[in-house]
Amino acid sequence: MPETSGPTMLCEVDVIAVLVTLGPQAPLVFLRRHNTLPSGPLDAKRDSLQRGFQQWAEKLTDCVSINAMEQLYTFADQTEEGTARRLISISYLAISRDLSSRQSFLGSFYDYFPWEDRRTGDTNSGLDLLIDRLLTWAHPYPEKLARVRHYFGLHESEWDDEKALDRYELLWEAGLVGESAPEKPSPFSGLAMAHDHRRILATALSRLRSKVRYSAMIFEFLPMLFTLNQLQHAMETITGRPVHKSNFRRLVLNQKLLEETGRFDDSAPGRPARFYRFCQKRDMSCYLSGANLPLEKK
Amino acid sequence: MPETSGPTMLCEVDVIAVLVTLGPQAPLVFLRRHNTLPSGPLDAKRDSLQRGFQQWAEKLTDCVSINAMEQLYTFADQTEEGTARRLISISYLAISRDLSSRQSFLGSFYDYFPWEDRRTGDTNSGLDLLIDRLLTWAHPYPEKLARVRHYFGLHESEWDDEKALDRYELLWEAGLVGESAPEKPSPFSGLAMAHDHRRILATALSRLRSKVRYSAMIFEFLPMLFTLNQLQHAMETITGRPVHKSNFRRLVLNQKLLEETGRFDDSAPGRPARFYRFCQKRDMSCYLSGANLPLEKK
DNA sequence: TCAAAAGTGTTATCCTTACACCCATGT
DNA sequence: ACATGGGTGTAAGGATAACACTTTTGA
Repeated sequence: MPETSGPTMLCEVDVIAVLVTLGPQAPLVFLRRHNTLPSGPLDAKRDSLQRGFQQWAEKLTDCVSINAMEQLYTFADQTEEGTARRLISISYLAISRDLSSRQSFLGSFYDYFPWEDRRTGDTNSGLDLLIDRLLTWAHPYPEKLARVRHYFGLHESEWDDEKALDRYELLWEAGLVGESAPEKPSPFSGLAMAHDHRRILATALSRLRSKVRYSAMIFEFLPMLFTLNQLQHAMETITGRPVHKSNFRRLVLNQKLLEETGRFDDSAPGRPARFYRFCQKRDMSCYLSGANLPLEKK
Repeated sequence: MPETSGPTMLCEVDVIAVLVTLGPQAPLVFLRRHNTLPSGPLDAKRDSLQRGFQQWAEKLTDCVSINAMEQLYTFADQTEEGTARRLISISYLAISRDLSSRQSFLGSFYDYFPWEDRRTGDTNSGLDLLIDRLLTWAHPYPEKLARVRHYFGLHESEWDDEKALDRYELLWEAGLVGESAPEKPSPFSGLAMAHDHRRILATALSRLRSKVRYSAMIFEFLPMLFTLNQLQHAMETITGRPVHKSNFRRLVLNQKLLEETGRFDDSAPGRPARFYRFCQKRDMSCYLSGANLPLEKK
């Protein structure tokens, strides 16, 4: 590979889309068919990768508009043996407000990662069983045991919702998800996906949870006008954690990222809630919660 | 691009390396030739991208060991007109402790981004001139003006060292770097690089500055035994900012990430400093400074 | 004994947390 | 009137920032 023009390697290049919208109970992902993310060959246009992806994704969803997108990760498929060529896959994350009409193509993130939903404080027998199996698997190896404890928030460790990818990889390694152990389907280990699509989905979830904290990404999921509780509910749905109401209010309002509209939400029972609008501050510092989303113990 | 096997697109795939080590005054990057990052075609082995990159990078540097690496970004070159094929480039960031022997191939980050070094509080006439030109360029457009103020820490905004990529892109847009305005070289706008390599280098700098804060990446730059001031100096070199000594000490020691060795550093003048060793905590939570690197005003 | 660099404390202040309580609306 | 959800206030505890100060070495 030095400066001499080496043997040029030709690759097939795919784009894989993780198209996300917000459902009432969970973030939802657009699926090509059951348990398969949409993918397609890179098109030959001279556009940038980003613009090419956007056009492709909008065609895919019948011109539903994409509100935000970013590159996730690029990887090389290992499966194709015998061929001289490799398959390169570039994955993208995209957010849309308006996918909700075509329910037939939408899957819930928490059907694929049930352990990632920690909004209810119920003693969740499924999660307990899963952790038991993990501990049994890790027991002989101190290093593995430390990872299980760290990533699943046992003992001294805190549950960190942003570590969704690490948890999936740990479960994969332990043979507790369908992709790594197709013969013994566990309860509570979630739906399996084609190829390594569930790993890509876990990457997307980690990225989402990280970005809603230190950027204004959460507003891409919300309508133009929203109440503080809609905002809180969106954060809870993405992060999978309960949020402390009054402390969250203060945190958000102190950032002066929201603008009061004169309007109120009459649709819900109880006292009507103010509608707010997101306003990019002049200096563009839009940390919604920084590192400190005020959690609610449940 | 639907399920019907569309026209398969073949691409040339390159790997581009940002190989970083710590120099006495600045982070240094390994260069193929003057102002050009090393790159080469993806090799055909069945390895993962990551392992393939590592092997290639180690060969490139005569088997210097890579301490850490991660994927940066994948992009499509726009320049090749007329060809039916596209060139895809996958960039990787890698860190090595031991590049320092081959100085002939090393370039200083701050030669390419002089405005990113804010360690001295000197009234830096070069920076002032650059900001003046930016403001002149942005003046007619409120939105551009807001971005300049935000990313360069003017008025109410704070300088955020992690936003190195945004600053480079702003300067590029304003025609104040050699790549976007080759005819009028400005002082203090840094050395230009081939292709879009300086953008890739800016991506690497932003990533480095972000990761040294919330992960243990900084230790990849340091020898096994180091003093607290070496650690502080490494942080200052990467982030380009002065750090408050005593508050930094306390912050680091409170995390219990360091282990005292009995040894002392006799080489420097003054009172000898304790040598410490990095010890991964059992629960692996290794936030060195989180969001709060204690800065020193200068 | 002085310079140089390591290392320690101490305070004021801000931010987060937890908890309690009041307000406005439909039925 | 009361259930329901919206909305406000406040005091305790903890973390940070700024500053002053002491200790240990070599020259």
